[in-house]
Amino acid sequence: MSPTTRRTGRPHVAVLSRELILQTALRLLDERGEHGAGMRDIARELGVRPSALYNHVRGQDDVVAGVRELVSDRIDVSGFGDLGWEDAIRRWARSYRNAFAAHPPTIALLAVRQLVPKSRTSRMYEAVCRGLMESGWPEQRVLDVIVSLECFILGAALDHAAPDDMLDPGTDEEAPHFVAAFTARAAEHSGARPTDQAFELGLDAMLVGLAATYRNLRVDA
Amino acid sequence: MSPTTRRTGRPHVAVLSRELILQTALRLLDERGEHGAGMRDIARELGVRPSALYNHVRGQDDVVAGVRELVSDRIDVSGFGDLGWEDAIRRWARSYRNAFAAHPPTIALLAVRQLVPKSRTSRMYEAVCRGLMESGWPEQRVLDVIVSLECFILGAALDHAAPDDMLDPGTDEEAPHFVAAFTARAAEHSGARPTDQAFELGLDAMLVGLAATYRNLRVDA
DNA sequence: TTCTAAAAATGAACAGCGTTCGTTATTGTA
DNA sequence: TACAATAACGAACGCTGTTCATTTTTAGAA
Repeated sequence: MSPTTRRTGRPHVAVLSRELILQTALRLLDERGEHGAGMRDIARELGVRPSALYNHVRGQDDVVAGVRELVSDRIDVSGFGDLGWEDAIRRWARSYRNAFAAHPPTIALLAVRQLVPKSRTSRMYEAVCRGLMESGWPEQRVLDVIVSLECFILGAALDHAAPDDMLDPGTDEEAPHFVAAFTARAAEHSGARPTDQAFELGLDAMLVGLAATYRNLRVDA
Repeated sequence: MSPTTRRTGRPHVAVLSRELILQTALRLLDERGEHGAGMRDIARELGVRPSALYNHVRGQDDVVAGVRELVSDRIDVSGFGDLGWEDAIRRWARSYRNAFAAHPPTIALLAVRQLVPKSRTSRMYEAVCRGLMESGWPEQRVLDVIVSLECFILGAALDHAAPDDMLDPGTDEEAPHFVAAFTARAAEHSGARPTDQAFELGLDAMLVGLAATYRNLRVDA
């Protein structure tokens, strides 16, 4: 940003705000990758000294938590209500993966961090829970379904962030089947990235499996 | 370790080795969590100055990669060959999740890090590829199946590392379905941790779905 | 209108990190 | 018996997140 030389003391117009800091952090994360959004980076980008940030934010952990909320906001839950639960989940899962795949550093954080009550994230869960329950899923099972899907989605977001050739076995004569599988997949040139193909395969599998579980539960009841 | 005061210069008996450093790093990771295994921590634990480590290890990235190999070593691929592919995958997936769930900080690393050819990790993939191909899975599909399972497994490992009450919505009158689902699950006291229940549910679903895909592929051929 | 507390910036400083480099003593080899 | 390689120490570098005192401006109360 502007390398303004600002006199010491409170400025006439505020240059910082919590929201501005969080959005800048997210943008830097996107532009420069995992290590591009340190406190000093954010400060420099905003034309401000690092210590000024601490008037609006508790520290780096707080910034990270805030960024997570920004990212969660892009998850699409509009399918619940409009579509059947399977298609709604499909839409939700795809947008969920895309939202975090665009910001790899936040993935591992999200998965372990305590949920903030009444947050936007909490509202996302409400929409999904409601959709599943209104489709006939029993209360006790809903969270297990959501969590297991989230496991897959977050794992897929991590995979999406990895380079395409990550699993390249090279020329390893001790791993012939692995090499064969890798070259066979590479030869397919199906247009889609391998990570996208794996995601769709897994998502389909989970939905087929969950639909079977769903039918069994309905029969019992 | 021992706070020995050692004279400068090469000691009579070597106190360090790459293997010792890696195992110490893994142990500290387990005992103290994510930030407990810095270079200075490892050095202090071994009664050595930080700079001494660099005679055996290229740097922290190298340590991390080495630790990952140690963890990968505990994945059980013995089912392939003995059992049908579904049960073999079930055993593999459970041990895979357990291995990394015990070392949460390595999970996000593993998922993004380039595979080291001819490593023990590479051998693990060979065993799984071979098992699936010998069960009749087509070459082009094998890696997609493995990757999609890995997504779920790593996500589940992250979830395993999270606290049980992570998703507690508190008392949020704007999220009634979410609250209901959470309390219903909590009231179940089924003995198993919620994360384990979600893992088994998701693993079953994936296997049911993959089995369906498998049958479709066999019919086409 | 004036006084005072809160807010929002600077800038210096601190502790911690991974890492590099020069030094020193020991080892293994030609 | 020389001599390079090895493996330790210890000082230093640049980086990080963070704290604190200081300065200025704003907002609200008397």
